[in-house]
Amino acid sequence: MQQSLTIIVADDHPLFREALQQALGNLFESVRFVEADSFDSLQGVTGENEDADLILLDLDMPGAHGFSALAWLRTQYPALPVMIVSAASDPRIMRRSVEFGASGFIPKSSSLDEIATAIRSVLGGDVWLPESALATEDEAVREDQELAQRIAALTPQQFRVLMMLADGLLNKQIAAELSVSEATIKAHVTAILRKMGLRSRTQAAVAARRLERAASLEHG
Amino acid sequence: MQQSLTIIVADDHPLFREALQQALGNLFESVRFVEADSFDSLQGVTGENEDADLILLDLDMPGAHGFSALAWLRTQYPALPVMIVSAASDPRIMRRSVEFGASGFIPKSSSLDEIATAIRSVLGGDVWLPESALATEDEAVREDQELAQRIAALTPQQFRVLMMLADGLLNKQIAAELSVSEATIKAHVTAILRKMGLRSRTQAAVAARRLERAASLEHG
DNA sequence: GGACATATTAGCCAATGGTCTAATGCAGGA
DNA sequence: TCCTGCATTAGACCATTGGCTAATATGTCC
Repeated sequence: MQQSLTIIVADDHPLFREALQQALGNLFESVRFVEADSFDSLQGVTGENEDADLILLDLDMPGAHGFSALAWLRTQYPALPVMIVSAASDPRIMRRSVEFGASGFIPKSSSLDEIATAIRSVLGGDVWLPESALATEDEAVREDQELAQRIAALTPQQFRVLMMLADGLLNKQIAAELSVSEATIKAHVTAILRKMGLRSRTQAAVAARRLERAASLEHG
Repeated sequence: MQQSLTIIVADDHPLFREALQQALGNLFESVRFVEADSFDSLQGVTGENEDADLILLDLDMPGAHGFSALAWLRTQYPALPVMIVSAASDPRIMRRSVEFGASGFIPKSSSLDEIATAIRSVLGGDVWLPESALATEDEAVREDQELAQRIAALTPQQFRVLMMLADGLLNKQIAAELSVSEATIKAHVTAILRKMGLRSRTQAAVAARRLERAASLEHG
């Protein structure tokens, strides 16, 4: 059915790595497994196996809390599909994994059938998320819409400041651009943060950028 | 050929609005034009014409320098196609327009034929950019790759800090998360900015987010 | 061992960022 | 008209950030 597969299993739990390989060995004809039990070893094995077909990556490995290992893989080896395997059950984490560039998410509570379906789907180039993530996927859309409404509530001047802020400009630069004092820009930034329910300009910049992306996706 | 079109012309130059309408009136059978000569009036007419087929938007209108009007439209009326019409000839501005959600870019120096082609293309749902913009499009890709290389040059810990920074966390919060002192995080941030060639954490956050998007586009 | 990179922390300083208070101007409603 | 609310502007004040030097510890490579 398929030629030999190379799958990298990155998980700090030896028992789980073993179980996963046993299961997958029965599901696919010819699979070569490469193991990594930490972020450091993951860096090593990916460098030696850039042509791997898939990485099964555990969140919360030693040396890489959260999405840092995923993000590192996405920037270093963007062509290498990454499937997150985690004990987390929070739908937001599942969706976040895909937003961070993962090809899918497998809860550790999944059955073998589900795991096989997910991996086949990802090897075929698709993105796979469990039902529980899809059930609340529109929650993210709703959050974006709420954010869009908050941004729409900004005054024109505040909006201009937000756009420049999201370009990484300093208050001083924005002030020069708009020909007002830096104190004025500071006041605008304070108002923007208050209206958007945020606490730092960096958060505002990230939020503005996320909306731009959402808008262009919706449009394109 | 087509039913009645509604096109909003937002430009502060009355002569140009007139010329554009004359030209388009000859090219399409039945067009209704709505005019706006400032950002304020644009806000009014879009509210009254949410079902318009297209907005022809000039950059540098009174009340909205640069992309602010475009960004406002994209958040307020994401379904409404916006074509930028500008005297600018910088390819970066043209590509940037599309990145900000515009459906196309028409230089004011374009011939009537080119304008007609561009508008027909956008009305058909496509994105239209002049040749001069496409010629240097890979420049943006190269910039992203350079940035990716710089991020790849970060040490693992620096990378983690960058990811949290891009989530809007304060140095203090990152320090608590990683169980180190705030001074350590500050040292990391300084090193990150130096390696990335940036000058503020907000720029670093925006850059990191842009790369995530680039990676996910490449992947999906 | 010695050179080198990484990680950690501290202290100091200048620049930047964010909150608070307050003044001005302007549009709409009683 | 007066009043209210809102946007815009700005100064004072404190918090955060970023650059600098310097010191310690750890592990790697030659």
